[in-house]
Amino acid sequence: MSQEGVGVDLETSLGYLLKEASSALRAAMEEVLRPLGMSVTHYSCLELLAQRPGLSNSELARGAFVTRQTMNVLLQALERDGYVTRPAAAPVGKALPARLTPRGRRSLEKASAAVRSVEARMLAGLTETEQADAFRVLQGMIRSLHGDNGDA
Amino acid sequence: MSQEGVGVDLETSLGYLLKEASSALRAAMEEVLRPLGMSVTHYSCLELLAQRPGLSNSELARGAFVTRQTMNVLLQALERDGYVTRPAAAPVGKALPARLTPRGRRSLEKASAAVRSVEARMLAGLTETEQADAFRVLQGMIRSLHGDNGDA
DNA sequence: TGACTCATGTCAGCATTCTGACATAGCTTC
DNA sequence: GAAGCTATGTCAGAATGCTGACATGAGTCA
Repeated sequence: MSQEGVGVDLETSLGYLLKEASSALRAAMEEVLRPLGMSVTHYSCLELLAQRPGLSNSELARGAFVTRQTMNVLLQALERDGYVTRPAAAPVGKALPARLTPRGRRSLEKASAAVRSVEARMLAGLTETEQADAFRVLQGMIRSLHGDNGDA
Repeated sequence: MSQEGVGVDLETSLGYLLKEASSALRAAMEEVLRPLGMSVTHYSCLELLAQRPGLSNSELARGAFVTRQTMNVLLQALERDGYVTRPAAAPVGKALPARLTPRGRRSLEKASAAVRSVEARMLAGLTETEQADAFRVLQGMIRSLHGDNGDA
């Protein structure tokens, strides 16, 4: 420990800083979700369904940044435990639109409040301008990483 | 797919955007590291050791944002394969200072270049000012999440 | 000195996520 | 209509990371 000054450019790397921030956010979310018996991916799935009812398994996977296989495992557990329902047959194609049950909605309430408080704490030290800056630079990073060059 | 307009405030959540950016960065890193037979944590460990020789297992774990148990497994594999060396006995306490072998340093070279190119791509669309903004707001988020209130 | 606290390294078991693979549904193109 | 392509849901196995637990070394304090 305590070898300050030796550090090289990990301290100046925006990639490293991004990972650090994301890690801190995830840890803070896990901390408040654990007492509710809910993991971050678990919460993400319920929140996505609350805001966009009828999302399919694959769409939920993309929204929660996991593979569709991973989301499938979670979704089957949530369905088994009565938080989510899916029709037995697909109304169109193979995609099964998922929806929250009243139980799922109830379970999400406390979790959603807890997560919002974490996000509020994260932004507490930032001015409105800085939050707008954050929004813009993060979107810029995402665009660049996805290969969007910005030209028409 | 294609249900634009239904989205609620996931689109405006800085926490969600942070997770999305981090996920995109990780995916881009995995993409360039995979041909080199290296995972992100694997690379992180070697890079940390290159920049700060003599870090212990626990310190490496903190630097790579994993538990010390996880880093221990990785470190034993790296040691077994000759990328890293640790003394048999601790010079002080229990901490074993780890160092890269020439082979480890050689293995890191290509990976480091690849990762730097990813980071460069991520920042390509941002002005110098925006990069400075990014640095400031990310540090602010980390501070807030860790409970630092900023007062003396 | 002895008790207490803290950090570390490590083993074991479990949870989570991923990659690989397959079958099926819809769309496009010929 | 048939072929080809893409997206989806799902099963199986492997990789990865985490929690729990234990022993050890160092510092603190009575």
